[in-house]
Amino acid sequence: MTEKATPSPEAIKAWARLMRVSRQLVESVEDALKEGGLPPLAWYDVLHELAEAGEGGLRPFQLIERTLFAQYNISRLLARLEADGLVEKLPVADDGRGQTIRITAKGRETRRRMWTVYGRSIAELVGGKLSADELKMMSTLLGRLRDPPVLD
Amino acid sequence: MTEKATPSPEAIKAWARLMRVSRQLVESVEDALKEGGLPPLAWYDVLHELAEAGEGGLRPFQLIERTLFAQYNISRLLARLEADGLVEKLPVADDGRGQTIRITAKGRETRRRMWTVYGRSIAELVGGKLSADELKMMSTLLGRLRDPPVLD
DNA sequence: TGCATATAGATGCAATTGCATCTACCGTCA
DNA sequence: TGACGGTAGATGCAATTGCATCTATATGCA
Repeated sequence: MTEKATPSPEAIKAWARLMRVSRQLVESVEDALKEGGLPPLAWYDVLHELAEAGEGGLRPFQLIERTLFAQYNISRLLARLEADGLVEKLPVADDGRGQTIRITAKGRETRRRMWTVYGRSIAELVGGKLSADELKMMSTLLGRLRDPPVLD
Repeated sequence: MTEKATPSPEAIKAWARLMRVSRQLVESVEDALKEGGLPPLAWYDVLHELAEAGEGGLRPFQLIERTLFAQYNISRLLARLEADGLVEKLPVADDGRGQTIRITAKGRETRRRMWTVYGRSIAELVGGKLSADELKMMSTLLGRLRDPPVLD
C-alpha cells in the first residue's frame, strides 16, 4: 500500500500552518463579532444556510450535513436561535418526528448585520493578503483535502 | 484606501473551504485519538511545545504565545496535565509570580503514543492528497495569511 | 522609599460542548 | 396488524470554555 504511517515534512508543515491559520482567523472573526455586539460565528453558519434555503426552510439533519455541527449542538443552537426569534420551528407534514426550520425576518436582519462584520474580516484577513489567482489556487488545493474532495 | 468592506468571490470561496476543511480535519484527528483512547489534540500541542523546549521547560505565557490558547485555558490545561503526571510545575528563580513547566518522562511517552495516531492522520488526510510541491505551495499561501505573515 | 500600574497565573460562575441515552415516530416484513 | 430495527431530535449530566475578576509579585517613577 502507498499509505504511510509517518507524514512527510511537507505534509507536517502544511498541516501545522493550516491549524494555526484557521485558529487565528476564527479567533479574529469571533473577536470582531463580539466587538460589534453580535452573536458567534456558529449562528452565522446556520442563519446563512437557512437564508439560502429560503421559505422552504431546512430540516435539522440537513443543517447537520451542511455545517458539520454535531447533532446535539444543532439541537441546542436552534433552541437558542428560536428563543431569540431568529428562526421558527414548523411541524413537517409527512414526518411526525421532524420539523422544518425557517429563518425569520429578524433572523435575516441579524445575518445581514453579522455579514457586514464577517465580510469585512474576510476581505481584510484573506482578500487583502492574496491575489485572486492565489486565492483560486488555495481553494483548489483545499478542495482536494475535503471529504469528499472537490475536483475543480 | 485599498481595504474593501466586501470580500471578492474568490476570497469568500477560499475562506469557506478553509473553514470547512480545517473543521473536518480537526474532527478526524480528534476521532482517531479518541478511538485510540488518547487525550485530545490540545494536549498534544502543549506536550509538543514542551518536548521541543527540553529540560529548560517553558513558562505558561510562552505556551500561550506558541499555541494561541487563551490564558485561562492554558492554566487549566496545565492543571490537568499535571494531575495526570505529564508535566511538572517548577518555581522560577527570578520571578516569584511565575513557574516553569517541564514535560515528564510520562509526558514524553504520551506524546509519542499520540504522535503515532496523529502523524498517521496527517499522512492520510494531507500527505496522501497532495504532492510535495502542492503541499509546499499550500504552506506558502497559508503562511501569507498568518499574522505575522511568513514570507518564505 | 512608596505608590501606581503592569504582568503572571488562578479561579468563581455562567454558558457551551460532549457523551450517552431517551422519546417518538417511521418503515419493513412476517 | 404488530413486532422490530432505524431515523429525527431532545436532554441529563459531566467536562470544558469564556468571561470577569482576583491574588501575588514585579516594575517604573515621583
